[in-house]
Amino acid sequence: MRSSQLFFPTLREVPSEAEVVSHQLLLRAGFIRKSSGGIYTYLPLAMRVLHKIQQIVREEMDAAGAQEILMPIVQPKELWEKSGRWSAYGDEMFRLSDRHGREFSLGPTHEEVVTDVVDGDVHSYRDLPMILYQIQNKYRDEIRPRFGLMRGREFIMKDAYSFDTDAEGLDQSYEKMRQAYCRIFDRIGLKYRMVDADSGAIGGNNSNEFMVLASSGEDTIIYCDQCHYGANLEKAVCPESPTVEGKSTTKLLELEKIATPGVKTVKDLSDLLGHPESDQIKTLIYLADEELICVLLRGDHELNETKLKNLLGCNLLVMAAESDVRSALGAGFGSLGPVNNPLKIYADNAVQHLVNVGCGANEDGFHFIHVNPGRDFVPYAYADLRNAAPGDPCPCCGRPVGAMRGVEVGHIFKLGEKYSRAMNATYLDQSGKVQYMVMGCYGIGVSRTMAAAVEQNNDAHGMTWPMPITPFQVIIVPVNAKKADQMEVAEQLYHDLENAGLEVLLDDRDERTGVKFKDADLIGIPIRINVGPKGLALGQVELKLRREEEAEMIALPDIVTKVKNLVEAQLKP
RNA sequence: CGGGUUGUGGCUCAGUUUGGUAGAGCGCUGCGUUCGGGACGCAGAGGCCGCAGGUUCAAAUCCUGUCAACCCGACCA
Repeated sequence: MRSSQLFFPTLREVPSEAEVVSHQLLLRAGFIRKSSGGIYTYLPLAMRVLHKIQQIVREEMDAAGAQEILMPIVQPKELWEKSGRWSAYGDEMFRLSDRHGREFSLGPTHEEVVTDVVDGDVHSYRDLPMILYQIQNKYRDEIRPRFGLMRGREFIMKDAYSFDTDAEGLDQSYEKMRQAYCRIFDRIGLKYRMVDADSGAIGGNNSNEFMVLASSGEDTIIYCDQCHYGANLEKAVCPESPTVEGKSTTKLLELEKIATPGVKTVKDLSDLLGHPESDQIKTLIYLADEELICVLLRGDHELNETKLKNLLGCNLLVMAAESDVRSALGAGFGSLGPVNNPLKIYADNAVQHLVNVGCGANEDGFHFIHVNPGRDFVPYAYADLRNAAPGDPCPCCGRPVGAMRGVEVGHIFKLGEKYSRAMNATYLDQSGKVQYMVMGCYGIGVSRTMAAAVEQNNDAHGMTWPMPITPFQVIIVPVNAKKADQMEVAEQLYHDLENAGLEVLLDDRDERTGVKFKDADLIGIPIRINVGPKGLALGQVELKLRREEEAEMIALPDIVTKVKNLVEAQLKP
């Protein structure tokens, strides 16, 4: 490809709408342009990257025995009513109706369609297991699209669905997909972690996420370097805290109510009493569906709403309004506590071990001190309700865990019979008995993966693509396009490298050298060959690697072999 | 949806406080000079200042409404 023929409108300045580095660079380097919020056009350079990611995905899916199909984006309401998700999916689903008033969704995911297809034509255990996948645009009217391709309302996803006869079969399909996912992200050249995850709205009971490590990631990962435990923060297990050292033998003191004017937060109370925040009980009131409930945490801990929601099994979970809290407990935020509290109390495990601690008295401006769980109040239930934090013991091996940010690029679920029951997807087993299919589903955010790759591979000058997904492997820059000798060598090199099977961009534009170098750096081509007067006088060209500072002079007859070897070496995972 | 910020040529922004009829840099077009890290000169093109009302002799500027974008929170690939 010649730069003069390539549509890659680069920008000198950072567009003001972009905050994170992948968004900035994708815009600046001429990979994408925004159409409307969270909806983008992919320009030629982006397409080359996306095709490469998709190619790797296809190869690994096919190798794992999955078969590619393409399902409709426009999906009829009836299908979604069967699964119960027409209403459950809520405002996140784009909806439209045709000229007859018949309603449709723009597919946010394809469990309904794929289950319907399989139900229609698969009737025997002999046809199972089966894994189907597609690569296609997905539509989700996100509450807040952001970070460019990181969270779009229209995005490219690879989604796969497995159908098995039983749970053991599902385990095998899931494992196949898990391994395929690892190979895919290994091959793409990303630094990632596979972690335990909550299965959320998709349903099912077992789930892993593939997280690309990047500071701009929207998720927090809790991980252990010793035993390779890893989990999304919302899922990370907090092992039951052991009794704090010395506390078990501490004498219980008399409950005492003290005046605490102006104290509104755990920190206020802790400053007033001179105790650490861990010597207090944090009291939160939530509205779970219709019921007010009380949640207790150690003062220095944070509530994990996902864990609470899973424990309660409720649909809607929001912090209660202060007016509701006041009428139920007689006090406002900042003075709440579990003593003499009529609400159902759910306490984090860590609360159980607290001794002689402080908490609100359900009376504005007053707190209790020397509060002891079990003596002064008895929770309805103890459970793991808090966010894990760096330094907590690893649930596997007990060593301290760490925390880092990650971008979710893949997520795999065991769905079980959730959809096959709802959609009545059945088969006949060997004894002729009707059975529900057992399903799994497996997603990769393809466009997000591209953004995550930029997030992880960039420097002050621009992108630094990993070889397996770079839009071009080599760029040739004749220093001066008007010099016939330079262009001649550059053209020859261009043909030779292409004939060697490489993906080459020839910057044949009549631009200043600086402009061409800046653009080459910005779009992140891993290998650059400069053809200039100094080198040519000696029969040499300059080889400059994007990720290295220094260039190297190479004799013309050696350059093709040298570059080919470099590319091949970097294509290996 | 709540909280915050911003809408002025393709991009980045000034001008808004104190109303007087639109500017700069980059980019774009032409000519010339230049040519190994985003050149220089000259000459141009391009904006009813997000949109709709209102106040006023007069509105980018003041008022009301509305739309959009971005950031923080709840959702997810």
